[in-house]
Amino acid sequence: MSQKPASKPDPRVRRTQKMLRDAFLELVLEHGFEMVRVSEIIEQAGVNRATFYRHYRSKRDLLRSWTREVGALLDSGAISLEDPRVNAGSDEYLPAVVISIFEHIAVHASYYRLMLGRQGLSSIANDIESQVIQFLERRSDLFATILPANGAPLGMRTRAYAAEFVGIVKWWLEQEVPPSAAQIAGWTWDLSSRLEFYNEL
Amino acid sequence: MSQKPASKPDPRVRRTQKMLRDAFLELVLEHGFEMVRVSEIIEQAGVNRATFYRHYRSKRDLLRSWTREVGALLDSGAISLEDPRVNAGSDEYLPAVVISIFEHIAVHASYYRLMLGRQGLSSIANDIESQVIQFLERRSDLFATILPANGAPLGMRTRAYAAEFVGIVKWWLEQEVPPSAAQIAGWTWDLSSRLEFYNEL
DNA sequence: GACTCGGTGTCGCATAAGCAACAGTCTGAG
DNA sequence: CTCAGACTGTTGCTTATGCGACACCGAGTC
Repeated sequence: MSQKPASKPDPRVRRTQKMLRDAFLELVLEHGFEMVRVSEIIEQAGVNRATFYRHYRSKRDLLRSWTREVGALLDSGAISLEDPRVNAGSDEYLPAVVISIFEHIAVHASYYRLMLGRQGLSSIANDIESQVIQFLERRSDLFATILPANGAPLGMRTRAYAAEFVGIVKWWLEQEVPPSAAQIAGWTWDLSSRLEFYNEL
Repeated sequence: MSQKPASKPDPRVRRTQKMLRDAFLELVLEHGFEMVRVSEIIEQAGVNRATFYRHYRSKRDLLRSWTREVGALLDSGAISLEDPRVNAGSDEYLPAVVISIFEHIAVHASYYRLMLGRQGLSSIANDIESQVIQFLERRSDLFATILPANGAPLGMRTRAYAAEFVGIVKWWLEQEVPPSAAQIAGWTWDLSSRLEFYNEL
C-alpha cells in the first residue's frame, strides 16, 4: 500500500512482534495494562520467553516501541504528500497524506483506542502526541508552506496543530458511527485552514 | 482441548505449516487447485521458498500431508471414547468421540469443504475415506464391541460404516443451516445402531 | 536452432526463535 | 523467620527459517 522497499527487516522479526502485539492488545483490553503478565503475553502469542526479551525489555517497552512506530508511519505516509489522487480537480486542496493517516488509524482503531481512549494510558498518549510533534517539526519544510501562517512562531503553530490533531483522533475514536476517514480528513484540513481565516481579519 | 502432552513439535513448524495451509486453502478456493503455483503459496503465506520445500515436496504433498493428519486427529479424539461427559445419565449411550469428531469438522469446515465438496478433489476425498477406514480397522477393538454386529464380516461392516460416515459429513457440509455437531453426531450414532435393529428382525 | 522468461527445486551460510536451566525478586502461608 | 510458589530476566546451545545463488525445465518468441 504505502511502504515499498523501505529496508525490509527479517520476516521472522515482523511476525513475532506482530504476534506479541496482538496478544498484548487482547490481554490489555481484557484485564487492563497493570494486570497483564509477561508470561501471559508469551503464552497467548505462542512465543518463547527468551524471544520476548530479545525484542523488548518489558511490557512497557513493548508499548513504547509500538508508539515509536507512529512516527515512522507518519513519515512513510508523508511520501504521498505529492500524490495528487485527492481532489485533484476540486478547488479544495486536500493532501492525500491526511487521508492516509486517518485510514491508518481506522485500520488500527483497536490499538489507538487502547492508547488514546479515556481510560487509556495517558503516558502513552503523551508519547504519541510527541511523535506527532516531532513529525511536524521534521517535515516543517512541507507544512510550513502548506499550513497558512498568521505571524505566530512556527514552533507554537506546530504544537497547536499537533494537539489539535490528537484531539480530533480521540474524538473520532469515541464515535459510535464515526465519519469516514476521508470525511474526517477533510474537516481536519478545514480546521487547520482557519488560521488563514484569522489572517484575513 | 483434546491434545495434551502428545509430543509437542516445534512451534515454528506448526506456525509455518499453518501459514502455508491457510494460504493454500485461500488460493485454491479462489483459483482452483491446478492454477495455484508454489510461488503464490509462499508469497501469500509470507514464507520462504526453501522453507516450503523443507516441509513439502509439492503442493500435492501439502494436501496429502494434511489428509494424513485426519487419521491422527481421529486417533487423538478417540481417547475420549471412555470420556463419559455425553449422555452420562441418559438411556442413550453416545460416545463423546463422535461429537468431538464432528466438532473438529465444524471448526475446519472450510478445509473439509475444499476436500469433500462436490467440485472438490475426488482423489483427496478418497484419501480421507481411506483414513477413516484405517482408523476403524486400527480401533476395531473398540468399535467391534460398541457397534452391533449382524453376522456380516467385520471388514465389510467397517467399510460400510466408513463410507456412511463420509457421506454424512459431505451432506453436512452442504447444508445452509447445518445442524449442530451434537445433533448430527446423535443422528449418526442412531444410524449406526440400525444394524442392531436389523438384528432383531 | 538460440533466446529469454517464469516457474521449479536445491544448496550453504547467516540469523531468529525455541528450549531448558538458572538466579533473583516478591508475596503469602505456616 | 522460613519456606514455597509465581513471575521475572538471562544464558548457552539447538534448530527452523530466511536469503541469495544456482541449475533446471518448458513455453513462447526471434
